[in-house]
Amino acid sequence: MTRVSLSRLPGERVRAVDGGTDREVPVSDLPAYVTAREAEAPRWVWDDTARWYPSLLAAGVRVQRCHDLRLGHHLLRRAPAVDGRLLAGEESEHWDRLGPSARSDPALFSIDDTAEHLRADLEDARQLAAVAASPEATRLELLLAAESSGALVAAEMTFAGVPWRLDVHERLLTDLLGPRPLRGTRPQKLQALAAEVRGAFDAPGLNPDSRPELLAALRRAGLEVTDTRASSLRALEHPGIGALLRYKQLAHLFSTNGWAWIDEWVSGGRFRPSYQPAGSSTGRWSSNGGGALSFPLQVRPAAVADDGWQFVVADVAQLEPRVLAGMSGDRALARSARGADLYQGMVDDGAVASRTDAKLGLLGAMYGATSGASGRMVADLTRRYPAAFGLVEEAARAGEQGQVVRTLLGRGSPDLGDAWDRDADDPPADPDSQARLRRAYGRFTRNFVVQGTGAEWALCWIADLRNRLWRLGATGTLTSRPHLVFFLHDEVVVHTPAALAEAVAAQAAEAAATAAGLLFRDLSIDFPLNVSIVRSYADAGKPGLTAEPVAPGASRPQT
DNA sequence: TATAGCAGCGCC
DNA sequence: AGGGCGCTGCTATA
Repeated sequence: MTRVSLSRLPGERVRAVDGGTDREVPVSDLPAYVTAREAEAPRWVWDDTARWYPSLLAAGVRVQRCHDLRLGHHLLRRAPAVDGRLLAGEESEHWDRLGPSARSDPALFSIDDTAEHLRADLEDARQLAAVAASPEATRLELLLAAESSGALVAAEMTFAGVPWRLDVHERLLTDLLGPRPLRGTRPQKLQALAAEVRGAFDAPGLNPDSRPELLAALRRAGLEVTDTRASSLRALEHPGIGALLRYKQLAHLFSTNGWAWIDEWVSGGRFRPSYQPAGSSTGRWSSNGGGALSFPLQVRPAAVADDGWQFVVADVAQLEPRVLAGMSGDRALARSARGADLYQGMVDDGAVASRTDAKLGLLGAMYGATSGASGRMVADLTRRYPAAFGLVEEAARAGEQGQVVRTLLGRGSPDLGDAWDRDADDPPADPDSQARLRRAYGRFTRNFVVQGTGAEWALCWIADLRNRLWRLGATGTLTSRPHLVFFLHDEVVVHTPAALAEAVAAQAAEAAATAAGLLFRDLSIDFPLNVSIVRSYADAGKPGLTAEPVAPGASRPQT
């Protein structure tokens, strides 16, 4: 497969290094150039997918595969199995400093002029050499390919957007809050609740949004509270608490996903959040706009497929415990993982008395719980699943000793020094706080290996699904075929013509099996999906709606 | 007046 | 003393 590297040159020109030929093309020729080459399926190599791909998508071009040098550099720099010296060279310090390009302003990508016109071909050669020299070359190649595919998916999802019914969202807001208020004022129903709270606590001037004021009012009413969290308030006995809790819930809806959110993030009937692949240190994506990481249940009814289309919503049941079983090669846990419910599998295997205990113990092991019911379950289960629990325990010990850990495919954790830089201005002096930090870092590395490998599984899943979806639609542009519109850690939403919904659901399951094979080979870990075929995202996961396989044609849109 | 930090909430 | 995120408003600080 050929590699074509693209670099921006000063002015409206692009350097394309193509099988050894170095040529300049005008930016305006780029979509045509990319399309012409796509038939030969090269890998497009560029500094940042988010910088190049949106305009190509707008021009109707779908890129089949790419290598994202920014993501690659970041990854290889921290990969324990890579010799960092091989990444050094001309302009390499600029690649070290490169951050993600901004969602709305690609100009922010640059740190300075040099960074804006980095030579992609030079960096590409270094990365190829660094990988080739690594004893983990095969796994790193898979990881880099998955990471870059993820970047393509992210750009495509932002381009496509989640179908969004403004009327549904606004009706929902009006029903709960009243008509849209003037800027800077509370909506009617929120205002009324605030008045009710003031009355109940006999605090005429109270602003319920102010923590100190609210705490003072609660204390005056004889309630012993130290914070104003809903979970703390729920335990209190007072006639005003109900109104206060309702106020808090609606105030959150108003400020987080109210009219201002619509103005900012919904356009042309689509919600377009922006994604940042590998935005978190574990390799999970983050989001720097639109709040894609917390797509609240309250507003999901507004996500409605187009007429004649449906959503296929698929999520993995207990992704991380399954990943832990796979990466540790724990045969007992792998056996419990056969079937749709891993926790129930643990009960059926006689490892634990109840599903709740199974969950407590497993999550406790992955998060580093040391006390309470969770901590006790960890101790019990360690005897039953020594390989799995040993793996996270070892990762925790490594972290406590200041060592770097890695995911299955070779992503390295940030080192303890970075963690200190992040958390404290001064290097911790006294032994106590140093020990505390080391334990905190140990909990982080413990979770890193599982969460990070889970992220790798998910990347392989969506990368393969992306290709399958493209093949499923015989013709047409990206958004006239089945296409991904949302991804969050272990869940995807595909927008598809209704007639293809069943096929999409099958492809999602096939892609999950492919991902499992790529990461865990012959260990054959099950990754069962919960799949819903729905018109509205809010209906996903509800039993009964899609429990029975739907005959093709039976799943036509309802109104 | 602008900004950083925190609390609280949402998601996995 | 359970991991990872982002967003909002309030609060303190300069």
